[in-house]
Amino acid sequence: MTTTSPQGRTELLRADGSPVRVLVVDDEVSLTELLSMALRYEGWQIRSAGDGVGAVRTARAFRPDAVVLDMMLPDMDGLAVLGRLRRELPDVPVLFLTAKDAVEDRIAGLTAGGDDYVTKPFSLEEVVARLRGLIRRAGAADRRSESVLAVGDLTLDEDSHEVTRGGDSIHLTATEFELLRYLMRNPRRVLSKAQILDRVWNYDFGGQANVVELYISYLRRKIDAGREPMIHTRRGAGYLIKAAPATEAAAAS
Amino acid sequence: MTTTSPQGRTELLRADGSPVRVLVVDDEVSLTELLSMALRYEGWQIRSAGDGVGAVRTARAFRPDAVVLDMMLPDMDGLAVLGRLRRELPDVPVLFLTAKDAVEDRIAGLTAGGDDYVTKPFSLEEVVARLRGLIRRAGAADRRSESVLAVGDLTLDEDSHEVTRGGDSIHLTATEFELLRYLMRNPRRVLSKAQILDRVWNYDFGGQANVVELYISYLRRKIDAGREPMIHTRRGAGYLIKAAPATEAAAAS
DNA sequence: ACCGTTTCTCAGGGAATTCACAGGTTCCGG
DNA sequence: CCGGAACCTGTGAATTCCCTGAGAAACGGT
Repeated sequence: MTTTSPQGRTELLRADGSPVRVLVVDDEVSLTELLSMALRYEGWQIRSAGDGVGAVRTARAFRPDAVVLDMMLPDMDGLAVLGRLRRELPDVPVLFLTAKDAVEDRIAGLTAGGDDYVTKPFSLEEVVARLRGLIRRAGAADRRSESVLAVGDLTLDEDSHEVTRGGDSIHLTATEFELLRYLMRNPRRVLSKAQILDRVWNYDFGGQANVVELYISYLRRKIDAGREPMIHTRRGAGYLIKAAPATEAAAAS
Repeated sequence: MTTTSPQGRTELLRADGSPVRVLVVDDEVSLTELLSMALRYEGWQIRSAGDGVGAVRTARAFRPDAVVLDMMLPDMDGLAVLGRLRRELPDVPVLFLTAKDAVEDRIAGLTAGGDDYVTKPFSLEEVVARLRGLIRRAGAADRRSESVLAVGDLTLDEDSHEVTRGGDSIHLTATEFELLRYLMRNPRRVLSKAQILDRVWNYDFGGQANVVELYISYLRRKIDAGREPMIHTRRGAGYLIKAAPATEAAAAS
């Protein structure tokens, strides 16, 4: 089930209308903090654990709808934790966090069961999107919840990563896609460059804030090219996306 | 939840109708004084602390709905304070104060959790607006509280930064926007130039007091242009905004 | 290892914004 | 009716903010 908040944000809820529950398992406190804050902001209920034993204990009591699990824990191997979690919660989807260079094939086998994974360092947009997908597919949330975002004649499919404007398909790179998704999940709201950077770029990105300007520029070229612009600059405040006003011909209203 | 006071000011309240509670943490006494006064004027309950230890102690007892936290504290790093605060108050939104040139410095990830920050030197209008936004979105206040201010046929959307009069969209610069917001949050009330300067301009602004006159002039050009004026001068006292009276045709009353 | 794609830095240019200054206008008391 | 105080606003310059081209570096697939 999804509802739309007064601010226009779309929220994911459980079938009974209560908030989604997510368990975060990672030994780096700053990371669990970062994740907890971001996921809480999605309107979800979060609990966290720093090791495998704690994870299993918390899972038993908390009964989460999804688990974020770092594969590198101090006390036991990620696979062992996974096994015990599965005994507690057979059907819960798990989002694995792995180091970039970790053996991909091992993970690949694990994700066959409807689980998913992201590599560190990740962007919050990516984690949230993957988690939303997992929860949606696991059926904890209402089945009707859609994976397509739409603003005006612009659509973005979170599953297929397809983007269209006025019916025309548009090819975006990974970063462009995440930026657009973030904008489209917050239509008609000004998002500052700092917010965008925090959300769309990896948490360890230490570069110049003007990459945001650059990628906005890229997006405009692909999305607004020769059309009524949808991406707007609020000088000194940030950027926002909104449906283009009807063009003058139809603007009789 | 929002209610409208007898003076016409719109106040933010907690779900149970009690005043919002805010904790201010900064080591510069003059700044905590300034902030406390301004925030109290919003009708909020304020408590302040001058260092990290005090902040955590006060937070435990006071249970604020939001925290204003200087990143530069004498006894510990801002992030360390944040961590301990989070342990006490997992869901409380935090507004960080940071130096202008230290922006790049570890702000990463902070705005993504629904927190926010402003750079020193700030304007009180900015701090109050951000704080209102945080509290609104954190759900301490009723979710239905709106982000749109309206006076007569003039509207100002704090999320999209959109301003309209009689349906026509009006473009304002950042300073014009903040000035208008301040006026509109205090309709039918005379605001002195000193008040406006203190509120809308950064606290270290050292310029001529007649910038206020200048910006009022700008606003009039954009908002009152060719229409029934809404911005009025009270000579020797200040300025005020109010709904335009019905135009002569309908002015039988 | 090679080549196309993607990400990002850097820097120049351009435009919007802020602000000081100063001359003009309005208001008011005497 | 005069003079001063308060206010209004045109002009222009400095600054800040944003956009975007060019190219280096990193990445990914074959």
